[in-house]
Amino acid sequence: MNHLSHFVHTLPDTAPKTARGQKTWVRILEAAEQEFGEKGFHDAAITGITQRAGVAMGTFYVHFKSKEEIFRTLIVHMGKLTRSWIGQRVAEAPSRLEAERMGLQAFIEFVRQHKNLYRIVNEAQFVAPEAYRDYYAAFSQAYQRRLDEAVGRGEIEPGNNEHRAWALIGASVFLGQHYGIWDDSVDLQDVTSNVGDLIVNGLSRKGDGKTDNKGDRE
Amino acid sequence: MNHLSHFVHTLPDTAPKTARGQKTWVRILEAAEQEFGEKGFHDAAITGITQRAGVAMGTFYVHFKSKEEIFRTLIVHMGKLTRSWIGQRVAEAPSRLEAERMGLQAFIEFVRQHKNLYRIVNEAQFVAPEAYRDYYAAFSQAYQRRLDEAVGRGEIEPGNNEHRAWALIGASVFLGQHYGIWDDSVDLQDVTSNVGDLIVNGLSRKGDGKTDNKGDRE
DNA sequence: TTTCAATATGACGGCTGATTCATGTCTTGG
DNA sequence: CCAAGACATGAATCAGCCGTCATATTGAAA
Repeated sequence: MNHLSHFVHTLPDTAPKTARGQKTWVRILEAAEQEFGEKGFHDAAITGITQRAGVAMGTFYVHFKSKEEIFRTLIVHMGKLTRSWIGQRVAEAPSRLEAERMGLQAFIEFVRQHKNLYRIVNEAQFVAPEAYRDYYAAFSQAYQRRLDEAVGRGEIEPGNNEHRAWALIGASVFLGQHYGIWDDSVDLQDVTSNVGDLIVNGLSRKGDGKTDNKGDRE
Repeated sequence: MNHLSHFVHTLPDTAPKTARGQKTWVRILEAAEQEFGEKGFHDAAITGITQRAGVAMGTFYVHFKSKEEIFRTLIVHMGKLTRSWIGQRVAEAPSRLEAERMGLQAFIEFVRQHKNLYRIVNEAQFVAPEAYRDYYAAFSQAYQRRLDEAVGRGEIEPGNNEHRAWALIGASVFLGQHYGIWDDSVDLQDVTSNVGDLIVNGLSRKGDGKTDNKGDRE
């Protein structure tokens, strides 16, 4: 909720000029996050947003051109917020492999604390496809860069890090959906240590040293 | 497109009684897939569906109770279709590990051939959440069962297969989104062999035999 | 051939909700 | 203090489209 006070740092070029205007701008955006998060884009009403914000209908259009515009603004902001949260947590990791586990954990925790945000981002796929792609493209690029660096340091096996990044992001998103939104009672440590192991070691049996996937017996 | 003739096998209890009625039922469903796929649920119009189907407005309501009902019908059908497609392809796999690669490949191919379906299923998250959860729950259960069996046969390392299943499904879905919908020019073999290797062997360097993720140097 | 349940029709009622606009009230620089 | 721009107001406008209904047609069983 009050993470949205971060909006203060995201004031666009079209930002309100006066302190009064800025305060209203932020309050409308906060209200929009709740409204969109609870009802979804289509069921959300401008009047719902303005009522939550305690302003009149018309005030909305003083600050935003349309329902879609405020939605896009929200997406951009949330991308920044999520990446900075995870980046901070992952920065403490001793190695890339450990970072995988910590990043996953940080992500699901974040989802649990920002269910509205999560829903809004997902819905962007249909409401604002450009914003949605940009959102994940930013994640993917950051992820790839980290993987590249880890390969450079010899921490992980070389491989196509773009493909890897999308696969790992997808895994995180679905785990976030399942264990963050649908069932937030599950112990996170449990999930992340299991999946962390999957990411680090894969499914294959330890000890038969097999790396190729060709020609099994039978 | 003509995969929808499979609808014939999905006739519900409320199905039309006569051959004429069934034919109409199927045509409306086919039309709905196109309309929803192209415009999304909210921008899709009943008149759009009936025009594509070549029937009058009212005919729609002879066969379906509402816009949402036909949408849910579509989701259920598509779940069956997808699982059967992948199941068939995966059945030919010599081992669970190879099945992972083949399953991923089959899935992305399927997505490329059914972009409408893909969009509709994703949108179900907001239009028909129950149907959406059921859709993925069915996948997850099937996936878990296969992993359990593979563990039983000693093909893969034991671990929490529920967590694994969600992670792997998420990876597939995102790879499908990226390499199936957004960029379908990429060579699939390339993607699936890379990601297949990630799933089977993980990120860790081969040869340092490390299995734990505790206490690295530095 | 007769009958009637199943199926088809499409104009219309009704509601919702985004956006506009004409009119006020602040706030600030000079 | 006083413009003049910035900001706020909310009733009115306007458009879209879901779902209903009274009526017509079909076709298969009797």
